[in-house]
Amino acid sequence: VSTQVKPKPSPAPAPRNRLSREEVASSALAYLDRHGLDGLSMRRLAGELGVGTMTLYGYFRSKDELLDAVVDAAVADRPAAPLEGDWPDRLRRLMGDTREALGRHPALVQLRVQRPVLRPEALRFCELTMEILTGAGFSHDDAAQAFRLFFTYVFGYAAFSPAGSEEEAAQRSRTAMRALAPEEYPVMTAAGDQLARAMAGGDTFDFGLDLIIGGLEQRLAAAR
Amino acid sequence: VSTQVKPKPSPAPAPRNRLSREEVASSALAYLDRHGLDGLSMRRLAGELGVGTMTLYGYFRSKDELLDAVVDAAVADRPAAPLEGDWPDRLRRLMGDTREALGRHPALVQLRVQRPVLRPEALRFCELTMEILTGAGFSHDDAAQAFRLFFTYVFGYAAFSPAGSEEEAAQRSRTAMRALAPEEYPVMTAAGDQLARAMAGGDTFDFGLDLIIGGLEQRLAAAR
DNA sequence: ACCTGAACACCGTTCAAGT
DNA sequence: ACCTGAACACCGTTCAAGT
Repeated sequence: VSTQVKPKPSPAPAPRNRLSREEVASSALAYLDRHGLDGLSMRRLAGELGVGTMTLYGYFRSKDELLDAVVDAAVADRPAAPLEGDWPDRLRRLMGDTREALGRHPALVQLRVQRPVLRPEALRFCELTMEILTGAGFSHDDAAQAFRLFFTYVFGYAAFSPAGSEEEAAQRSRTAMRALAPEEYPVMTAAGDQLARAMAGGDTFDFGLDLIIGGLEQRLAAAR
Repeated sequence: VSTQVKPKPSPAPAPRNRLSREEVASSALAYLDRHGLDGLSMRRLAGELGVGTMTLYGYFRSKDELLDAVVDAAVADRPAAPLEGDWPDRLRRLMGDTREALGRHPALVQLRVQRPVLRPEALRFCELTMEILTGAGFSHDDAAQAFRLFFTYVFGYAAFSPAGSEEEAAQRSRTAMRALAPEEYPVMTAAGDQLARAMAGGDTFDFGLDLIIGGLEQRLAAAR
């Protein structure tokens, strides 16, 4: 061992092709979860992977292409639950699971606001929803409109859920509302606590979901 | 006139305090509408205003503070419509107007996803909705939950509406769906046209809005 | 007082060079 | 073939200097 004089700065000769597209994408996802969309840069990701910045461009032509792959990786990550029960139950389960998955990767939701992702993996949610709806008896047209409603609600809920813990978010809301003039904002002043809880909490999701599914049940019954 | 020799590079001596916070904010809004959130930089906005970059920091401590002021300016810009009719009609009108206003400034929606705006102007929408709901007879708790549903739906719809013309968006959807394997995506393949129309079009907004309001009507009737 | 250029610490990406 | 430093054209913002 002591015969090695003047070792080279890099101890291992760094075998070629250490990385793959999948490894880079999943590292990027982990980085996004920890530091947010604004925190991710090609330079920092490369640094984390112990590799020169430009090495990443051997796997992805651009940052945009990398981010698309990250969305795909996150969707593929999710195990397809079997979905049992009648159609309202199956919808409730699918939407709940999807919302939960989105909640685990807030940066990805932000990403999808900026540019709609139309890659196959991301469209699984659409196919599953449409299968349940047409199976329940909705026409293609009604099912498509109902899908957009679910998509908007589930993704909107994730996108506009406040960051941080529920406690902190509720506290921030309450502080902002207490600063309002009661004569100009009478109802918000009176219902401040309920509003803060509804805006910050996660359990309000089911209120809207049940209302939407109930409306669809009624519509289906009326059509018969 | 010809007596002027060697005119200074800036023809007018540039009177001090030419700008105001309001002028900078409304210029920024116009710039956002034209070039999107990513297109706006302090340097470019200053250039457009014919002023040094650092001059802007005399009006706003940071880009964040400027962007908050832009959201406020856009909300204040909207005239408060009188809102007549029964409570479902008033809600329909308020949500429709809000959605239209958001559609005029897509960059602002993107901005509000990234950081919730809790300034008084932005909370007018909350107060108005809560006034209608409590006036209709909903408890503070139910009204708060219903507000979150409306907020999620209206802002989610704006956030996840595809950019560009409806034609282009529908065409992009159709292209993506035609690339799917029919055996893996049977329903999307069969209902591709309806889906493309529902995802790209703006008239699907009323489908969800009516369904939500109908559900609330039923809930109110059931409670009596 | 009001305005601003230079400078600093960052970006994504091109290009030419390393092994 | 695979990797990468230097360089380019950008950022937001600090700081010290202009008028």
